Amino acid sequence: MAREAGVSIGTVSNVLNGTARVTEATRAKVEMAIGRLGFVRNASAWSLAAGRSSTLGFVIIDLSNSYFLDIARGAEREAGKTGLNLLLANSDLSESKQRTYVDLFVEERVAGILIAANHGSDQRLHKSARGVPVVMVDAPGDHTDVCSVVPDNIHGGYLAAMHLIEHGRRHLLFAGATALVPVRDRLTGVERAVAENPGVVLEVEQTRDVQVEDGRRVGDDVALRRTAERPDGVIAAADLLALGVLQSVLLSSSLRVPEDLALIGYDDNRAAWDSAVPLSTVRQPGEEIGLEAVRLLLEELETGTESHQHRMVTCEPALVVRASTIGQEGAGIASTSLAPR
Amino acid sequence: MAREAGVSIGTVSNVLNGTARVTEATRAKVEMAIGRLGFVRNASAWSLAAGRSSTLGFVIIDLSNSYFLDIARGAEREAGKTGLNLLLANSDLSESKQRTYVDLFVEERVAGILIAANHGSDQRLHKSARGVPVVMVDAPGDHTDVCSVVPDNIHGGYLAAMHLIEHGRRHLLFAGATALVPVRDRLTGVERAVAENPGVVLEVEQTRDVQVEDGRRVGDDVALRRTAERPDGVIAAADLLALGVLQSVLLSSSLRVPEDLALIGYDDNRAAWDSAVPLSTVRQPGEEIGLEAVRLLLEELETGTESHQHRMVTCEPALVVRASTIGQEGAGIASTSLAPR
DNA sequence: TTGTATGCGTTATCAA
DNA sequence: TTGATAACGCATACAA
Repeated sequence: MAREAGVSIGTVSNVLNGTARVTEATRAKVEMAIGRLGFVRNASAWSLAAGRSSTLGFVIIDLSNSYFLDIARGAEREAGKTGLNLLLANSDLSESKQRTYVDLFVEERVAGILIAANHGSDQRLHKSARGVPVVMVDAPGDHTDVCSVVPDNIHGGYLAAMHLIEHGRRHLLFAGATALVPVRDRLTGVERAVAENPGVVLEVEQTRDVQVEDGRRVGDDVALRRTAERPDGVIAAADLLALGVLQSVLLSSSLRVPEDLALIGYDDNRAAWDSAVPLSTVRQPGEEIGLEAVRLLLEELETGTESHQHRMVTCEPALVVRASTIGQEGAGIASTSLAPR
Repeated sequence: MAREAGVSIGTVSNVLNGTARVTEATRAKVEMAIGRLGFVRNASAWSLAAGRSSTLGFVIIDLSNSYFLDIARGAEREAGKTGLNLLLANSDLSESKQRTYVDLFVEERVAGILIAANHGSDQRLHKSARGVPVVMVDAPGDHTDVCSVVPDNIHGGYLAAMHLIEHGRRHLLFAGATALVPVRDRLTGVERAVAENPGVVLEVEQTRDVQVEDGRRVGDDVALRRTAERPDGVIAAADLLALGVLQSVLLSSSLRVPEDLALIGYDDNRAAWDSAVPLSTVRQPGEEIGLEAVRLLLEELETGTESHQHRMVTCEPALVVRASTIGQEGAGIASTSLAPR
């Protein structure tokens, strides 16, 4: 390579990195040679010599959930600003795969690792990353030894409930699997909103999971009730759940959405965009979470892992108003004027 | 590291790779040191010295499409059998990102690269990969200078049409954007089935795209027709399209699915799993495509890129029968007894 | 401004 | 069975 250009190896390095000043003539010679040989820099050798890497790794628990893909997008964009690339690894809900991929990224000595892991058992995953900075994404719980970014599910639940209440709904039904931490948080927010509004009644219906089929059962239940006992507003803990409610209500009763029953979901999943009645929902701040995660990573990268003070960043969800809670007028993303907490 | 263990650097390498025979005592010493220091092998140095890598790269055009995620799963599983890891890069429909990530993987000197690219402009993307084996995935067209794996869309269309015909449908409507190559192929298969069955009439309705909203328009059209002019079987070029048809027909008419109108989609998208009436569809052989792609890659890896003979592998889709085409009886994956071509 | 030498962490070869 | 040493392709510091 240096031979082809007729210059020294150090000079080549200089034109490649713009380290020192190089004559226009020599630069041209080198660039000629690059084109002729189709030279591509060897990242392995580069990061070995330079002692740093230009890629970040993101271990994602479930890529089929568009929420995590949104996080990846946000992270990718923020990383790009610093010239960093983002590589993804899909752990597909498997803990062993999570370990494998974290290990892989550590072996590759990537600049930093993002982990979106199982809520249950991720507590020590980041410890595998000897020396490589890690940020846990969407990981509830106290983390004093690692940075993390989480969505504010409590405020999200609050937003959903307040929206229904402000539109005159007085009998709310919250449906969801409260065994799941995020669902529990959302319920907490709903309860807070209800507590702030005397006269509003809240009912909670447990579901097994938060899938479409669970929602259908909830919808069937609601559809069968007498008018007096029927809620006029349903908050589903997830969009898929809401989708099931909607299907069941629309097909097995003459109830109208939103006139007889306002319905709001959670997540702003792609799956919910195209429902028969467009679904109001609470949008997860996916891209923002990704962005903040990368920022934390860079922060730790600069200050050095040793003297770095770990912290948790919370991102706020936003209300998305569509047809399932109000009429045609004024659909769109609501102002986020309701401050969290 | 070698110092910590009190042995030589070469010995450490031997116990790590099991290259040469090592005394049980020295092995123990080394393993002690590994545990003590929390040693993790440096992949950069490894692939630099060994001249090969243990990871594959997959540049994916659109991770929000579950089809590509299926391909990734298949590829990951097959790669795992050989001890290779699969890293993902989401190019999000952007050609420049595709280039960026292909370049990145080449720089990293991964063992091989899988590319799922835009149908239009991917024709020379693999040329960027100087020396690194590439397999194009889901890339229609003639590729004499690169291996590729494609689904058999013609046969898929044929399967869908034959299914409706065998269940007594005589007036078929194919809806889709035939500007898209895969859609055109599916239509070709449908036409073939119709040609084989005298008495069956085929109508083609052009759509702008293959999204839910396009499907709604088709559904509205069908719902408004008089009985005599109405098709009794609809083949939608994609599941989202079918979803739109279903929504519109169910909500704006009294037509029953499948009694009055049989409906079949294409892709087996997640989005279609949970529709009000479960959607019959043609399942893309996603995992198989990923598997075959990795096999081609390994093949090229063994024979050497020079003497390698590039080829194209075709994977067969499968009919998935759900409630939208027949009654409750016999739902499930049909036998694939209908041979392609 | 350009060339030269050293080292990054590992494998692989050969000598001990 | 083990130790020493030369690559691998690059950055970097220093000499020319």
